[in-house]
Amino acid sequence: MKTIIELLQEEVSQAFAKAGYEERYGKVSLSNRPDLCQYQCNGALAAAKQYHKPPIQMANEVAGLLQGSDTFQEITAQPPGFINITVSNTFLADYMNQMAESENFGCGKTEHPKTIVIDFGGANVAKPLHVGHLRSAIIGESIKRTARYLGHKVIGDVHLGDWGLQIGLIITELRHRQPDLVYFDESYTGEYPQEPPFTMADLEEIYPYASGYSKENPEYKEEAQTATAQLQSGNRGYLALWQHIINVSVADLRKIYSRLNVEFDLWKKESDAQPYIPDMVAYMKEEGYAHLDDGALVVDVKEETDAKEIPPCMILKSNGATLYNTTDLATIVERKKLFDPDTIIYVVDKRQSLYFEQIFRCARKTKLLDQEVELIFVGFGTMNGKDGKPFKTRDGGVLRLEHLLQDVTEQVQEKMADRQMDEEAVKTAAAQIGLAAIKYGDLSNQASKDYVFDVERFTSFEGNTGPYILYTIVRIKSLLAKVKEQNMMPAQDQRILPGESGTETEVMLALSKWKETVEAAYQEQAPHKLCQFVYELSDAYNKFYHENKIIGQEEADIRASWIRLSRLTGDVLETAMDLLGLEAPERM
RNA sequence: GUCGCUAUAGCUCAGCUGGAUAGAGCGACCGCCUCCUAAGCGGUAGGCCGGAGGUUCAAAUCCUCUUAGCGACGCCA
Repeated sequence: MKTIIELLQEEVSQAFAKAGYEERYGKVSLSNRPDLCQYQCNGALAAAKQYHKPPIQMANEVAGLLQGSDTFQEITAQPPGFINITVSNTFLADYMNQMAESENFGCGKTEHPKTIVIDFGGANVAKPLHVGHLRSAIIGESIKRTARYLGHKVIGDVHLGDWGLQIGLIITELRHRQPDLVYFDESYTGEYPQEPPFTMADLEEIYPYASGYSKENPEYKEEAQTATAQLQSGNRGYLALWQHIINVSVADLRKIYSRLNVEFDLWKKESDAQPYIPDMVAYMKEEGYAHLDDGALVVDVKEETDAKEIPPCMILKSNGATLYNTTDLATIVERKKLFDPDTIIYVVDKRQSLYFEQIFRCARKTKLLDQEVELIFVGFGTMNGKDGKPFKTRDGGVLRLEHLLQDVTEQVQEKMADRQMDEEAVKTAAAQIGLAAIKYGDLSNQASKDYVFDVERFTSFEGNTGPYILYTIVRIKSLLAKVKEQNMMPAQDQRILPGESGTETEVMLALSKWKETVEAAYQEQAPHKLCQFVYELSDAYNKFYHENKIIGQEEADIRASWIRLSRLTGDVLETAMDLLGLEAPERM
């Protein structure tokens, strides 16, 4: 199904052609003067130079040719050469009916499904998720859902950090605390215990302690580095501990991600890419891509057109050890082998943009991937506190996601105290509303920009917030429930009738933007466009709702049409929220 | 030092593939519940789009310079 803009553009372009001008001047866009019209075409202004004619004259010719078309309620030329378009109510209602009947509300599915691996979440084992992990998880989740909605084959991978120094630090600290553990007995050859020697709570305490201590004690740090190296070269006891750390952490991570409505298809880890490293490195050497520089193995990735100096991509450290780069490149090899993706999307802090530029160039240069494979870096900005500095708790620590969720949920629950709902329903609703407050507050900002995370504001539930959208959905649900109760539910094939009022038209116009919104949100990896859509639609619907008594409408045809429109609005809103990773409660 | 990002109402943000009077929300002020959820709706006030040049019939949007903030810049991830 085409968008309204596309439909209008076809007609206007034909008129341009008929008048003897190039079709391309018939480009139609949303009006930026909604008080004058809904859509506009500025082509005559642009064409003036080519045809040496006053733009208003051309605009008049084109508008003149389109008089009488059923599409328009009004199409007029305005000085200096704008063509102002208002579509007819019949055309709009017709479009609504088509939307209601079409797959994905007219958005459809792509004709060229791609296989897309999306790498997001950014979690490390042994470290609890904190607010710094929020953005990657929820932005990635939304991109994943949007791509899937459009018919792409999408594989979401959490790609856990499980192979770095943090494991060495934990092992070292454990060794200090419990040297008698069997894992540290080099002569031990039996099976290691099934039960981990620590809980998640232990790990949460051990890691920050060890990390801090290592910064002050070089010897301790060296010990941890050695432990890391030993783990990576296959120390049995350390491997067993490492496995315990993963098991304990993953169980915990799954719990919190699921509370965030974030789902991964794959729980791959950095360590999974390790087997691919030796061959990859050998290949890069053999093919002459890699060379030694200052003792380290590097691949040059600078290009002649570069304005800036791009440092080479390091493959091995001067001591021969692998590093982050090695793992990321090997992960590309792994992903190619397992999924042969058309696109790989990384949802990562924007501060890593240069790093990923190096990785992408290196992967291309060394032909780890075919040239057509798209590598996309979605860099997100920092979540700041109200002081404009990176978000911290009052005492300067990091806020754990778990605690954030709990705090916000409790705040919501308090606000719901006067609702006449049973306790269980309040609890469920509060969790959903709280999550919406947090996620929507984040997603409604452009991903690439820093933003101010203000719990007060997000939970105030007024204006452009998640709860406002949920409230609109709940209103519609509640309305439809009442409709059903009174046996007023119109037949499935009930048509939406041409609108009578301005607010009704506004709802329809808002709805009609669905297809282009979803496509833009996917193309540009821009969930905030979905937020904007959902807000405009909610706003329009609430005005319509306020102005009209739907159930009280006496003319059955009109009532049925309004109910149908309400249902379409509710369905589209719920779908859009689902693409943002959010759900509405039944009541709130 | 080099490169990148950001700068729009008191606050938080849209708009940036150039178009007509720059939009929301919050906060402030004034209104609206015998009526499908008032977590709603209506209204008022609030802007030299960081600054200066340029390109264009037309610039918040494109180019150059400049100021301020943030960030990145081979053996961390």
